[in-house]
Amino acid sequence: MGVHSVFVKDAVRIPTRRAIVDLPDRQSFPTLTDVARAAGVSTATVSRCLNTSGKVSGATRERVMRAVETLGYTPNFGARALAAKRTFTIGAIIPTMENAIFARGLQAFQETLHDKGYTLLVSSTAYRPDREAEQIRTLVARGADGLLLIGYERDPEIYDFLRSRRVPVLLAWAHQTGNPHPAVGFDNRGAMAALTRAVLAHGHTAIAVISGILRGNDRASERLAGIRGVLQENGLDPHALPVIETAYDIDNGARAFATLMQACDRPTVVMCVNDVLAAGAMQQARAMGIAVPEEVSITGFDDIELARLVTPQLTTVHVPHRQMGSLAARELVRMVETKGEGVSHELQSALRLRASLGRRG
Amino acid sequence: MGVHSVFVKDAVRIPTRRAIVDLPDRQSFPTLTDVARAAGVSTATVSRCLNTSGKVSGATRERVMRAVETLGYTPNFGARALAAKRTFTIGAIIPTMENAIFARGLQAFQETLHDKGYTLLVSSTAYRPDREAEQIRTLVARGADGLLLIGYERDPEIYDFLRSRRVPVLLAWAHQTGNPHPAVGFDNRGAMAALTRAVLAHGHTAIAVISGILRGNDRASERLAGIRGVLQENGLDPHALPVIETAYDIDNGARAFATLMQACDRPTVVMCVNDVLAAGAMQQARAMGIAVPEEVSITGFDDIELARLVTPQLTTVHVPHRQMGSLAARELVRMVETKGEGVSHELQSALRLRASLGRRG
DNA sequence: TTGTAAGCGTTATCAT
DNA sequence: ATGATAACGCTTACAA
Repeated sequence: MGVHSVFVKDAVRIPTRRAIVDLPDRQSFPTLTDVARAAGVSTATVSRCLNTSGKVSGATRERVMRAVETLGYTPNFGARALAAKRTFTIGAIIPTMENAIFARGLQAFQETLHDKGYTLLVSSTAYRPDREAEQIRTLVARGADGLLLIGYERDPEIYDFLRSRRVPVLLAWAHQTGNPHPAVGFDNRGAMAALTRAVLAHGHTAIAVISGILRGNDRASERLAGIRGVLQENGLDPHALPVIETAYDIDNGARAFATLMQACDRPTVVMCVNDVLAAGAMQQARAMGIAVPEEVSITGFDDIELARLVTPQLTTVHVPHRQMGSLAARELVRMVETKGEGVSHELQSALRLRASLGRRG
Repeated sequence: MGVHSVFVKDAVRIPTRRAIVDLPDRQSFPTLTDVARAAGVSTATVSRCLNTSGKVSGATRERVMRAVETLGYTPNFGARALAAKRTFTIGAIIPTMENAIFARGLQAFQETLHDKGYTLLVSSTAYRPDREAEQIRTLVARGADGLLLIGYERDPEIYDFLRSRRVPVLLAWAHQTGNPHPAVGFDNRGAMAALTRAVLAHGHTAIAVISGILRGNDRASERLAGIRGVLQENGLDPHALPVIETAYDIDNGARAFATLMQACDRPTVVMCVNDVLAAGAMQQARAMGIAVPEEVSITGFDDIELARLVTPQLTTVHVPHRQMGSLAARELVRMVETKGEGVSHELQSALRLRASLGRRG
């Protein structure tokens, strides 16, 4: 069975998991043939009217379009996919729809896609790599013309599979200079490094981190690496950094914060790998009667709306999600339509210094 | 052209908007025929292995599955859709992915769908009815086996179209007793009425409302009607109620709040039609130095995470979004598979009284 | 249990 | 500019 076993094994079972159920005769609708007959032309001509611009005389086109309208004709997607080997469908697989950062980026992604005549197919993985592999197969089997995936890190055999199926893939939410994979994103490590420098500049040295699960999540691990790198730069021991790793979720952020504050030496600042965890930390701080930023500072990452709604407002890193989604859509469509290689785009993130980060010393 | 003109007119243009682009020969993959040959059986047998449970002898099935694996066969979606007239795809059209309430419900919807072997196709309309009509056509053209739509209110010709195409449709996020359309949701009016009673019980009589755009949004208008109804019940004039109608969005909530508070008689409570608007109102209150709830109370609707993150925490109505999504998935699949009529389910919402609502008088 | 073969509704190649 | 017609890959009677 070799290396690919797990991945390939149920490649076919996914889309066929359940028996086809009897579907009481769904009435059938006008087809190309009906339109052709009504317009007194061949099906080829009708198809041309619908798909290509020139190639058909004005009079004929007129007649055909009238027939289309009268009959209420709608093209059959399956037949079209079968014949054209094209679906005008783009798949996107994201960790979750519940975090605003993906929701917002995806919204922009789908709007741009829609403008270009493509439909978006979305699924989410709950941050589970096995689920992602499964979703990728499903979307490919459904004939997605291209795929948007989040981040770089995944099993190489997934990339092999994708390459073998010749499906254009664009990565988003991350950008690593030098990595050959086409991606539209930003430098997670650099952004977090910049934030860490700001934290140090505020006089903090006792830093603790609340991180998302690192395994399979390069955005999280890059951000953590950004913090560690700056500590090292400044002669602090990156290995002494307390890090709590937990699933992205408000309650987990709260719990992690509680744990950190119960330790014997409390940190003076808690850096969270995203705003959701930071919001949880803030909530817990209030619950424990710990003043932010007087007793402890808290920082986030992403700059979702939450960041400005909590009190005090959250110091964080702003990421241009909408721009990223929209640019990714344009780039991916380009890749699909030109069969081109895909160009990476690095977007800029920006520090947002707000009241949750205070001065120390 | 008659009544249906606008709707029917470009029924065919949508999915074919752009010319088919040359797609350099995408390599071709093993087909059913290849598998059949490799396993030494007919294509029919392979198909049966993949789709039906009994009907094939153990030995044969074994051989076929081995062939499938070795070849790395994946069924062709278009061909399958064409032959079976089934896609195992469910479409959902929501106003926006950016509001957590839809994101969360949709996440649950898709998870349940996935468990049942269906794929979810999502699009969003930005609360624009014309966009919704367009998306509905697109999804139907793509062979969605069923559709999930939000709320009841839409152009009757859309319902006609859907009926004529025999596409099962389930509504969500709303439930109106007596309305024959199958829906999984809750009583928006009743829920808001309950909240309003609580507000009155806190001694408020000077109420103002920040509402979403009412046109085409029955959830919003039902909620508003809930408030008005209770005012009337209590001998207050529902027509004297100040209402600001604005798009769902934090900044709009803030602006609307500012307007209300600049009026000569300030309300003692601002009821917002959802939590997002309420969060904006809270933000603005802080910016204007208006104490909540001492000077003015604020209420929301939905109980998204935001509600507990803001200070003071938001009094709101809790809606079981995940349960709604999951139940909707089960019901819609049932409708699709049984060609059944669709059963409505009313879920219960619940008051969440928190600090943003204070006592007056 | 298995095989044969007729569609399914398009697109696209080749003629004309 | 238009028309015939052969794919496209699968499902499903109907036969054996």
